[in-house]
Amino acid sequence: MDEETHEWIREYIAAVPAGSVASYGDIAALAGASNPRIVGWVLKEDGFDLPWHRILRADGTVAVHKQQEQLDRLRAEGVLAKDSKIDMKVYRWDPDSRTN
DNA sequence: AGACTGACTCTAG
DNA sequence: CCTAGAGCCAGTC
Repeated sequence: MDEETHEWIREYIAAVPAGSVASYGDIAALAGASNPRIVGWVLKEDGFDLPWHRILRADGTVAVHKQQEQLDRLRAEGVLAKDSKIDMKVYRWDPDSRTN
């Protein structure tokens, strides 16, 4: 695993604003990760400092053990989950909209 | 090196 | 809508 890619993944995840969400595939593509799984791996490694709760699967579902808690966090940020699922088409983070 | 697992994604039934 | 299978890459044993 390249440290550069590793950092990029963390940067992009950290760049996701509250009220928006992103999928593993999105982060992987943006960070240049070989596969979405790499993003999940990075989150597991250094996700403690990152808003990993804003990272969902492509379907908008949360695959973690504490999904209920994550959905609650997202709800607090303005992301309303529909039956443990998120409207990706609505809340999906648009990288082009990021105003660094 | 070989085999298993996983915070993923896609396609098919 | 839900389940099953395959592809993918990195980590661990």
